[in-house]
Amino acid sequence: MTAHLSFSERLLAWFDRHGRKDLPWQQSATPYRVWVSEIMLQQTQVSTVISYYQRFMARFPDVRALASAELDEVLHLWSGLGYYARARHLHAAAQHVCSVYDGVFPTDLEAMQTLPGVGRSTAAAILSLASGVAEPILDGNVKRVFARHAGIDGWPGDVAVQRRLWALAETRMSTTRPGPYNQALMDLGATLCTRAQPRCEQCPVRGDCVARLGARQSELPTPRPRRVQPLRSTTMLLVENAEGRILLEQRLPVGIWGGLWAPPECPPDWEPTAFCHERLGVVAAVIRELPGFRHTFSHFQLDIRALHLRTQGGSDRVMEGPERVWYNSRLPDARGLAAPVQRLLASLRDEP
DNA sequence: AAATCGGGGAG
DNA sequence: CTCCCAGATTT
Repeated sequence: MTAHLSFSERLLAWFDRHGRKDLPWQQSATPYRVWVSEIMLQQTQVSTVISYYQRFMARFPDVRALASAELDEVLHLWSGLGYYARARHLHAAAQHVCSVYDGVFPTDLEAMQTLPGVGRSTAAAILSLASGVAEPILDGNVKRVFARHAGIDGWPGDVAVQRRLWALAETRMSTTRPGPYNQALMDLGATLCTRAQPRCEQCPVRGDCVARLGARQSELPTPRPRRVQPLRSTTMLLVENAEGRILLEQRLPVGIWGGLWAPPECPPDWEPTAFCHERLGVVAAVIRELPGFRHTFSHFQLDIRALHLRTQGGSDRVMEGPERVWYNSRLPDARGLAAPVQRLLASLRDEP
């Protein structure tokens, strides 16, 4: 009976009944108000954005108010949202609109994208939601909806996949009600076609959704390829003195565990005891090797090998160099220890 | 603990 | 071009 309704017709009918039409930026949806909301929504979900948005609008009611503000104040109102480069772009773009476009937002897609922080999708959202221009959007929610409904395989970040998604976005664009259609797409992705546990029973386009028909909702969109994590390795020297304390040194402020305290690392081409003597000034002998383990960072993995050493002949004066302490792990103080270091210290405590 | 999100900037 | 990043939140 409803088999002949198009994608956009079904979506719009659902939107008219269930879509959100009372969000702050939907009231008197000017390009300025929509733009600010879109930038905030790129990084944060609706429920969090609302209060930030209202404070922001109360202070900067129009683009001229924003353009003439101090960046510091803009950042202050952004505090807690994260992605502070976007607040800087927002401020710069406001000044751009005032100086180049005399305070009036551009009305075509190309010009809109000259604003810092505004790419194709954000430009299209502003034009369609505020001015009813029929330009398709493609944010994360919409990519998920299309990838599932049309059964588009492949990671959406991949150029070829992105091209297919944009093509689909163009062909499905509603020319009769562009604004509500784009809002409906975003609402569908945010409320029903969610990343985990989508509520397909309530979806207006479930009838011809490729993912649902193939029970592939959880596989689409294809997740980002797990990049092969580089594997590094290190040997940590747990040097224990006569009082049962462990030598820790403060790491350089840059790089992993910057500024945190950790046992000295033995370079691969050094004998551990020689390294202790010549680089740390400590005479120590290896007692045993502790069980090694693998620690996963966001961008690499680290195989950690740990040697337990004991100082010889009361040697516990250390050389100049990085900040070093003999640390009593039974009486932990306030210094920062990386998780793997805590784990190593704990294993020494439990099994000395 | 891992994935995420649209655009900018580096390589 | 292609790759990588921000950074708080969600799962």
